[in-house]
Amino acid sequence: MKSSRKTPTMADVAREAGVSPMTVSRAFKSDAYVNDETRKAILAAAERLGYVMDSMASGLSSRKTGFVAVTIPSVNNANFADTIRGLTEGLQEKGLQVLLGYTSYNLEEEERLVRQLLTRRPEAIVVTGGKHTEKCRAMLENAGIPVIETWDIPSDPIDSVVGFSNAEASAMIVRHLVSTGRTKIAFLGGDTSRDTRGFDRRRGFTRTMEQLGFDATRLTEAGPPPISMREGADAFSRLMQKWPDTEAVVCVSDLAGFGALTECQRLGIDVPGKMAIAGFGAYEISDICVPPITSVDPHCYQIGMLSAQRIIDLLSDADEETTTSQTVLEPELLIRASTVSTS
Amino acid sequence: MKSSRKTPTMADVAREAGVSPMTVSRAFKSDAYVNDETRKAILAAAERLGYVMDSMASGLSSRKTGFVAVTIPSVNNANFADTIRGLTEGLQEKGLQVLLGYTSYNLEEEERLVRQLLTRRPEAIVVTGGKHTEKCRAMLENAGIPVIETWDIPSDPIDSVVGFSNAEASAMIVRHLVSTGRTKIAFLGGDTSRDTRGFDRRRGFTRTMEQLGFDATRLTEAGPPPISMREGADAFSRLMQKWPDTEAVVCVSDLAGFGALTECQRLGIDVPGKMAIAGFGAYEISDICVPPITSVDPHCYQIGMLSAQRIIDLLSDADEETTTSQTVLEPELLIRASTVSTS
DNA sequence: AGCCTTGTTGTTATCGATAACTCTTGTTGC
DNA sequence: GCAACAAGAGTTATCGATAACAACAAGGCT
Repeated sequence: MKSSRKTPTMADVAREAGVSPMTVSRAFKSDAYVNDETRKAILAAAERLGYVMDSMASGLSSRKTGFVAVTIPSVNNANFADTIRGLTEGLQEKGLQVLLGYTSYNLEEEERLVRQLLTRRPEAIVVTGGKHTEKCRAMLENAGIPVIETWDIPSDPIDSVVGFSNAEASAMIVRHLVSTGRTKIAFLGGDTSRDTRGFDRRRGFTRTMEQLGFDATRLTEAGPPPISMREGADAFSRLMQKWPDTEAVVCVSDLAGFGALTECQRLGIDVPGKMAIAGFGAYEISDICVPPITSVDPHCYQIGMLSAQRIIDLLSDADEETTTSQTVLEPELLIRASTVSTS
Repeated sequence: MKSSRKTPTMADVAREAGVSPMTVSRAFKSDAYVNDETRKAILAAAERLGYVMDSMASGLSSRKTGFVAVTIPSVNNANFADTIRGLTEGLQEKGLQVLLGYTSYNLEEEERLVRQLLTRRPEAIVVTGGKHTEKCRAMLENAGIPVIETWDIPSDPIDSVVGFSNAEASAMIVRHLVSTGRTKIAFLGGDTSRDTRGFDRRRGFTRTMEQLGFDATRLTEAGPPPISMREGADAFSRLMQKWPDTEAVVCVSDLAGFGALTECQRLGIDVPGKMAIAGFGAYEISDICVPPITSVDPHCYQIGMLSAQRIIDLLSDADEETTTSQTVLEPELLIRASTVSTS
């Protein structure tokens, strides 16, 4: 904050370079007609003055802010962080910048956040999940920009979707566990409807268990999201008190799964001998812990990348008839030593 | 993207409510003189039209964008995520919004990012670390806004600082390990100068070891940041091959520390009996793994909160003479079972 | 020669909101 | 009874950039 003199404007650069402001404006966009030497002189003048473009003014005039708004439930989550990375990198080449906000797994907070983000006039908006408050949904529908719902497959999508079936992810795990001969299987987490994705995973669990004719009532709550490792461990402890003969546990995330694993270590329960543990999210921890935990990889980075791609497509042929599209990713089951013996 | 009609403006709301645009503008800021009934009518009109304010235009006119730019090395890091949470929450009440970007631990990337962020005319900027390219530093100095450097204590700060001594964090750990009778202590990670904070931790290690008269040469590289659990495990493995009699290892982060712990489990090395492990960052994993890992808590959330506070102070009395201030936090040593026997 | 095209630059109006000012009307204080 | 002031609303100019159009030179084509 040392220099308190006013920030130079394009007009200042124009004066310094002896051209009109419009020419300066052109010099800063690579595609426009500007003589090479003129451009060089202008960029030199800008450099001398320490000029930095004002994207806000530019956006107002051109009606293109260069923002893509993104909401995620939590910043402190490696899965969502990967999606953000995919988005940021996918949008970079088009000069689009991610404007991020988090909802703390709260739909009211999402509504507030979406309103705030829309005041920035983003060119597109990416939201996590397919469930929103009524007002929030209305705002998204009327925003007049591409809307992408991710990490889910909403039954009644607003616009485009880049997601996967959380229920199917659970189903894959259940079928795998059953194939290893286990039938007394419990589910840990995903109890509240705040984390709709966790809730879907739980529903996928009960549905699949019922379809296969097994007891689908071993459900343990672990508190509101985000569910920490500690909460996973505590929930597992309660689970074992209530149903001591449980043979396997499907956890709403790898973090809860790892918590369960540590509890097994403390209780002296052999994994996978006495207890199989499966998680979700393909977090690094699930791959490196001892034993590594069977998990499902939802391809978080891909979700971001594909969303970015979709946005770029939608923005480029904005005139053409836009058919709302669904991109459905296939989660990948990663079978690891926590559910199969490594002998 | 269903409705393609133009987004309503303040003038539309004014027409709908039968007042002038200026009155609408006033109605949206709580402090201005507007008759209660007029305001109610205006807000109702806005609601009817689905009007959402254009912050970009507002910012251009009032010269207050409501943005605070923030750069962090990586989004996928619980420590920085906590700092972001602290910032976001601290700034919320003043209506300031965090505009986030990540540098991938790369100073050139930081320069590019800072330039991009400054085009959004933030009212303040928070950067992680005290090392920047020359151009980046110049941009920050000339931006004419408060600059806060965090997570570090630069020798030549640009403006304000909210940080802690990474070197001292290592020193605390070394002194603790020595107090438990160990002297053959190694350091894992922090090798490149890309992660300057990790590098500082390593320097703090060597300096303290030398001061105490012990061998400070057991340094193992773990590749460029961010260092994963896997890389921590691999580095630990190499470490044990090179110096098999090592009694303790100080890791650049808890993630690397946990990697080392898993390697001990695989190799059958008893922790803390044969090997003590210490990390950094107070990540949840260090608290819940078996045994829990001794760590240092840098109070990430506090860093964000205090930075937000500092920004609010600087923005409120912008006229007054601003003395550049340093806020130095005291990292907290968390002694856990990975370095002390729990008998 | 006259016309069209391409390259290069300038002029004017405008994006959507707000600062600063003006203008009323009603109220308070002495 | 009148200055002084607060409340409430309107008018005008402006923030910093760009779209759209205009202007003009140089060169190619018919």
